[in-house]
Amino acid sequence: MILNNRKVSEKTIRRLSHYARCLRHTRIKGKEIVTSEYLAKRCGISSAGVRKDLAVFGEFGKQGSGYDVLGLLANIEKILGTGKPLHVIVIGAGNIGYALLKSGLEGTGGYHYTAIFDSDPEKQGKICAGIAIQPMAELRETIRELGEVIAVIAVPDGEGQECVNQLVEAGCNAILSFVLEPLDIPEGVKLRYMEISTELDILTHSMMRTGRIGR
Amino acid sequence: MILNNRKVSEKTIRRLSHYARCLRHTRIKGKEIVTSEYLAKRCGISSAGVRKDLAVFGEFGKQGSGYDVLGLLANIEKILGTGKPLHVIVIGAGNIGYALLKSGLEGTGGYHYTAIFDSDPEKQGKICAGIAIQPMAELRETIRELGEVIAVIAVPDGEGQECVNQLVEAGCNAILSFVLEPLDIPEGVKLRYMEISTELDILTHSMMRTGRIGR
DNA sequence: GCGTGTGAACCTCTTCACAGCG
DNA sequence: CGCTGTGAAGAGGTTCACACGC
Repeated sequence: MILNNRKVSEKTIRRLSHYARCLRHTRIKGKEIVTSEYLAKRCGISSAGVRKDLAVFGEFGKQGSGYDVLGLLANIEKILGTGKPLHVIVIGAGNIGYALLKSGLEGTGGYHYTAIFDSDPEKQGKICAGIAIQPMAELRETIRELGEVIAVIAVPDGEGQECVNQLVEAGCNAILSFVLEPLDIPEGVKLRYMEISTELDILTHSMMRTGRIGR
Repeated sequence: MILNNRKVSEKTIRRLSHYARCLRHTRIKGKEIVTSEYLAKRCGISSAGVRKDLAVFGEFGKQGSGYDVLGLLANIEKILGTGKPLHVIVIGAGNIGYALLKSGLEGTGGYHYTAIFDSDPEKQGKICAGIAIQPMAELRETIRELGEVIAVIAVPDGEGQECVNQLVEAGCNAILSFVLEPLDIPEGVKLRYMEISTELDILTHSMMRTGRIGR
């Protein structure tokens, strides 16, 4: 097994995440072996693509039959670094932050919402989905206790950069942002965005091109 | 001006959406001219990339100075089909659906949450962010009234496919899904996913590769 | 001089087709 | 025989470098 540390494209990693989700679902159905064609169909790509993605990291399949569901899932989780518990903290106890915590992260393979923070003293101490809302001042201490965390930020527009600064300062180096402002981060910190409006734009453009709307 | 109907990659469309967001922000600051370098820095790509993206659709810039903020924004919105009002309806008045409606779509360039639906009779009739929760039975009628819509689905796991079926049946052909199940759609219907768990996986992998966590 | 628009080089990713193994 | 793993071909996207126009 290789499980190498080579540079792999984000596209490949994204697809591995999809394979993992698909395999978890397949596992529940009791199926023990899948083919590259099976994963391909369910993830919307070609079977050669699936095999290429997996071949980067090792030879996980059995020729003539396919891939062992449990074994392949374990390997993909090893590649991604998922599968073991990992704490996710939420910054901003507004509508989105609240909804995320209440929705939970069941079936995602190890992630759990562990803490929520808000700069508004009014909200601090209140309970959300069984977790007390903490003041930002406790960020550093909490992250120190939890160890590695991913922070999801869902603060009002305009407060994103300050929030990121505090997170970085507190030792967090992985952030998922629902805030759309372009955020500055130091070297080494990982940042990604959830952009509903961009997805809507892509859908709109697609509708227009196929002539569904006259624009 | 070309504004052609050629096939353009999703990557390009996604970047145009970012340019548009950036330009709206720039407009507020009162800046009237921007260079490709300016947009590039703020969107995290190369200036040549920005120029290539725009050149696909026409010659929007002035050599020696740059791009007119208002003019370029208008052109990009024309390309994307955005800028004019477009109704967004939400299916599922759970945590996420509720939060989306309350958060609104300010500053996104024309989108508005107009209606929300839920199959639970308990929730129907209740008011969320000023909008009454409607039963699924009214889907077709509402879509007929609104004209073109994009539907955002935020229903519980396992109910996604049934929800999509009803939407398609009711005449909706653009869907943004917070549900992670692989959803079947007929030819011509556009479907995209918001996948928090995939973004977390990408962050986790990235952390692992850079040696931040030992996994 | 400055910044756009663009052909050409470069690089990456995807698809194809098949050898090889169970 | 069926399906994986993979070199080779092809497609697509990005970067480079510079001519051109303001």
